[in-house]
Amino acid sequence: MKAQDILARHKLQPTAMRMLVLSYLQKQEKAISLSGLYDDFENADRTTLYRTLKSFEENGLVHSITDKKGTVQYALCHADCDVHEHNDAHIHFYCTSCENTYCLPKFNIPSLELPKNFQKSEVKLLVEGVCDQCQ
Amino acid sequence: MKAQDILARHKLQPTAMRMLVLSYLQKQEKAISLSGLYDDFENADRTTLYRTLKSFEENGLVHSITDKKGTVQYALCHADCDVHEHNDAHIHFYCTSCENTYCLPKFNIPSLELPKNFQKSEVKLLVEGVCDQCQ
DNA sequence: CAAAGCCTTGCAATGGAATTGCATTGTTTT
DNA sequence: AAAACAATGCAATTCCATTGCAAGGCTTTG
Repeated sequence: MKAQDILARHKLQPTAMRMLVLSYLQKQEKAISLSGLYDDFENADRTTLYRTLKSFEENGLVHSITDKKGTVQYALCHADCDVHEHNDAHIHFYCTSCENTYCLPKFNIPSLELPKNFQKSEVKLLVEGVCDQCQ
Repeated sequence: MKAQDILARHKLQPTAMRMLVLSYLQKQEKAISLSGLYDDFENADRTTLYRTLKSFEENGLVHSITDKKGTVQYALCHADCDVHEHNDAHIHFYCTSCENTYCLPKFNIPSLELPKNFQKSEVKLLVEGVCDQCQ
C-alpha cells in the first residue's frame, strides 16, 4: 500500500513531510527516536518531526516504547491500529549492547491476569538483553 | 526486618538518609518518582535523593519502571533481588486517571518466548488503564 | 588516637529531550 | 476568492536526569 493511502486511512493529510517520514519508517528494522529521525532528516525541523511522530502515534500509525535510557522509540504499527486503540501488543526488545530497540511483531504478549476492577487499555512490554546480532 | 538490616543485606551503608528513604518506601502503596520523593522530603537535597534511589536500584533494593509520561517510578523490590539480578518480574499498572503507578507483585509476567539467539536479562511490563479506585 | 582513604552529601551547573507559543505558510471548505 | 482550518518553522521554555566538585563523616590502619 502506498504511503498516501496509509495516511488517508489513518485520517492524516498526506503532506510531503509525513510521506517522507512514513516511508522512512517503513524501511526501518528497528524503532527510532525523535533524535535519530532528526539525524537522518538534516533539513527538517525538529519540532515538525516531533509533531509528525505524535500525530502518527495518536492516529494509530506508529506506537512508541521508552527504552532503557528513557528515550522514546517509535515504530510503525504492524496490526491494524486506529485512533481509538493500539492492537499491536507485541514484545519489544532493547539490546544493551547495540542499544537498539526492536519490535518483535511475531511475538505477542501473552494474555495477562489483572486484579479485580483494573481495566487495561494498553500494554507495553520491554525485554532487555542481548540481541542475536550482538551475541 | 529493620531498615538497617535490609541495607546491610544489600551492601549499602546504613546512613540516615538511606534509612529514611527506605522506611518511606516501605510505607508506599504505589511507585514513586524522584520528584515525588523530593516533594515529601523537603529538607533533603534532590541529588542526594537521586543517588539514594540509584544506589538502591543498583543493589537490588528497588526497581524502576518508566510511566506513560516518561517519568521513572521507583518501588521496593518484593522478591529477593540483589546486585546482579532483579527477580521481581511482576506487572506494573499505570492508571491514566489518577496517574499513579502501582506494582502488582502478585501478578507475575508470564514466561515469554523470544526469537532465537535473543538473550533476556530483564523484563519490564507496564499495563495502562484505569485502576480499581478510579473506576 | 591520628592520619589517610573512601563513601556520602550538598550545591551548582550542565545536558538532553519533550513540549509549547506564535507567526507563517499551505490546504480545504464554502 | 474568502474564510477556516491544519501543518510547518523558529524560538523559547520546561522538566528531568546527570555530572563535577568541594565539604563532611565514617572506616580503616598504623
